[in-house]
Amino acid sequence: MVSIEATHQGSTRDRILIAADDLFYRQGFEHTSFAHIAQAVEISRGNFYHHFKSKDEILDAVVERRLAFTGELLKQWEVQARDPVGRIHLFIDLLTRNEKLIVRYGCPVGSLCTELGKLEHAALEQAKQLFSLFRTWLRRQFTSAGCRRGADIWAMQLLARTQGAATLASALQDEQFLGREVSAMHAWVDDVCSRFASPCS
Amino acid sequence: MVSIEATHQGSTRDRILIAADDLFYRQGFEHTSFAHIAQAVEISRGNFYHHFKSKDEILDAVVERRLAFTGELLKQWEVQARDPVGRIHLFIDLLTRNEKLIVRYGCPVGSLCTELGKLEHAALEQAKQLFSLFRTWLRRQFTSAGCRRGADIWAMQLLARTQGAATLASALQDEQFLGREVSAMHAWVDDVCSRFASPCS
DNA sequence: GTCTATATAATGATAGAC
DNA sequence: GTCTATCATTATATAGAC
Repeated sequence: MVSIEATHQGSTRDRILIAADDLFYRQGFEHTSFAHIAQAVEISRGNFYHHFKSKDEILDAVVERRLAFTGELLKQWEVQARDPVGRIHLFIDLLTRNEKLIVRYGCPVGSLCTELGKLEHAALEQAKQLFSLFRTWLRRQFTSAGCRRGADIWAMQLLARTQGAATLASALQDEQFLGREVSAMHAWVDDVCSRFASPCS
Repeated sequence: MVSIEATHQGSTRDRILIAADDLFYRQGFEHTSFAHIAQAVEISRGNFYHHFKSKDEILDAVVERRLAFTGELLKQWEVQARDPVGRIHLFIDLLTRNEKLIVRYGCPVGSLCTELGKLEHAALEQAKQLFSLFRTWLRRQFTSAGCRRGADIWAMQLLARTQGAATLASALQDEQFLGREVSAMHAWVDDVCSRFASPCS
């Protein structure tokens, strides 16, 4: 994975996108103004319009960037774990790795889609695809694990469970609950894959 | 339950609260301006400040109103169903009764808490109590159903599952998924209460 | 490519007539 | 209790110098 994230280098356009992504997540899209992003990137407000025509265009680019990173992440997991069940566990562990952020701000995907839905923002269609990426990938892992029937159901259930855990944990600021849910999800995956895997593969 | 909701009667203050509640839910708190509310209530913008000192004060009153309605709803369910398991099913059915709205705008409680968290709004503390009301009530039902151990765990799991179902269903605009999750939750409750209920009560 | 103005619109909030 | 008129602030967005 290209580590543009951690550095202060990169083109101004990239730095805008990185700052905007972070602020859209922590403050929400609408509540984040150009002034906020400008302060983070340390450029003037007027400079934005050389790189993006409008705030909506920044959002589009942010979502595109997230889609690209998510795709890379999913590829990584396929290398890190050979067996599909192990890969699903890697997905669940994402909640643990980003624990602090999730307890504070919820899931970046879920909260963005919820906000864009209320704003009736056209970018929701693209943001939804973040879910679709995870959904398709998880479905493939469940199928590979031997769950020929209902792989999409299991994928959606797991996805929903992560959303519920993130929403409730962040609303109540309860990281112990998040940890318990993560453990329960790990156990659930093992249970599902052992119970519903076709004996004759 | 007092049916102020359905009527155009009531004091101006109440009509403001009803319209604000609806708009905060559908459009989000920050995205809803006085102009929006004024148009819905059919009063002038300046008239607001006779009833509320600020927008935040309207939010506080809206949350207080929701807390009161939620309390009434929980009381109703205790009358409608004698057995605790039946009461839990009534809670789950709330997702079905509000299906259209939830698929479109998500859960009113979860999405409000998520937004207020990102805005670092003080009213989050009150909004959280909406979850606490459901949590305490569900815990009591699980306990009454015989689940002496882990009643709070079951309550939180169910609460989280409704949040996940609402978030994902609204993000993907998938009401079939919501329906499937509701069915699965009904089955899950019966399973939990039969497996974990103490034999000797 | 970056900056300093500036235009324009919308917002929350106030003052005062009726 | 409701209205109109207005203020101060903030927001997105533009124009043009360097």
